[in-house]
Amino acid sequence: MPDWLARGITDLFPLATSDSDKDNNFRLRLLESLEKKKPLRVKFGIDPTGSEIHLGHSILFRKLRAFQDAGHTAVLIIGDFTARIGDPTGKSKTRVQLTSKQVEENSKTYLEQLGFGKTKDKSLLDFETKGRIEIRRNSEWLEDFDIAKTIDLLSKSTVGQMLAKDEFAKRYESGVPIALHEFLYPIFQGYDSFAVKADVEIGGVDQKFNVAMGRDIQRHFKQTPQFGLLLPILVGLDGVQKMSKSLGNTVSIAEDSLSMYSKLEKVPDNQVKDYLTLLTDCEIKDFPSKARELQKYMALNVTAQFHGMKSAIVAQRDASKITSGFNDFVEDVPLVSLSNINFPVKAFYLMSAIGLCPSSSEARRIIQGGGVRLDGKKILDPNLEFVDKKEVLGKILQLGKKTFRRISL
RNA sequence: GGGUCGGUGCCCGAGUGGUUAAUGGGGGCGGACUGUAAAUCCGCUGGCUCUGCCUACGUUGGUUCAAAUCCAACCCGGCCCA
Repeated sequence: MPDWLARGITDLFPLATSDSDKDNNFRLRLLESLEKKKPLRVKFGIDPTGSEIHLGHSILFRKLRAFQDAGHTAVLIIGDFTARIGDPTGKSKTRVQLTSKQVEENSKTYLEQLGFGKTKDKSLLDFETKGRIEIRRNSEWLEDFDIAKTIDLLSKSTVGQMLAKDEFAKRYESGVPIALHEFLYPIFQGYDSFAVKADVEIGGVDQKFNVAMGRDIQRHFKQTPQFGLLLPILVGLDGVQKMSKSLGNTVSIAEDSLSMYSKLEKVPDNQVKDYLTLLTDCEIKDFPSKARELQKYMALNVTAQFHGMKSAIVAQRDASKITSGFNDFVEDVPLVSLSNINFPVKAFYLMSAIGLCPSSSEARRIIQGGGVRLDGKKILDPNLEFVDKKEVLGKILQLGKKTFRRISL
């Protein structure tokens, strides 16, 4: 199996060993596709429920991109219809159903972050090369699904199968409600595979059930079942739980280089190698051996994936200045505008008005706790008043250890 | 549909008429320490341009000087029965 494919995968199924079993042997399927010059259709579904793509998602997109670069077709499915059901995977409670308007907006921001409209060297997916991408919405085929058809599909799965799925089992045992519509999600996701004639489906390991469901449904409709390629779930910045926005342990791919670097360089030691394997193409033999060096190397290379090596290096230098206390030399600090603020202004209000603190009450507390500095000097009185813009213009406002804003007009 | 138990702040979970923005834990944030971390210790953890004001214990009404706590109706959920 080629390196680009094998790197960082958790599971590939089915995994036939014999050369005669072509339908179940992925190596042979790849070879055949090359020989016949018939690209594989690699399905990946996104659930437009959130608006930010983080590093955890990017693993999947990177693999999808690898397929594109190898000449195959990425079939990106926007689950605009299924998002309205809400994927129960990994959820301990019923997911909120989204309105079609929210879904539409989320899809748009998603595609932008993936680099839609940009050249392929500047984007996560290749939207540029002809035939390498196909963007589909599953409302295309699910919107008008009639009841008879739905019942036919539903009759192919059993309650037992559904309850075998870990999340459902846990919820059922612990008495957390499972709404019936949640059972439809895996089934419709499976139907998507049939609808787009997928040869491969990429997903996180937690998607095994849903991907397998796709195979069942394709087989039911006499289509050659897809292969399932499962990738690990990235552990978040806390080093314990999966990276997820609701857990607040994410790094968004849209973040500026400095905050991306600063967050990454303190990823717990036990996760650093995984980050390198899953988020970069760096060779394992080049990994530094010292823990701290490895962290920095990882942070640098991952940041470079999204911002280019040049700004990653600047970010690394700035970050090291910050940690050694020379804050005033920091470059590349995000600017923050004073345009909506009327002077005189009190310190706590300033903090919340420019968005550094979520509320003015919180701003007060943090200031009192010694967490705010202006040009390196602690501000301890929340009511400290700035009479004129000149007092703060051009200065660096710091929240905690790692959040900086340079005050501008 | 019947019976029964329950719905408290980001989460879990105390509180069952009166210093109550509501014990405790988790998580989060800030401080000290350190490898920027982890562990540990300390502080904070509803909102408001805040010496004060406002909103909060499923919803809506009611009793009371006073309710998360009592009453009524309703909504939602678990379990058992049908």
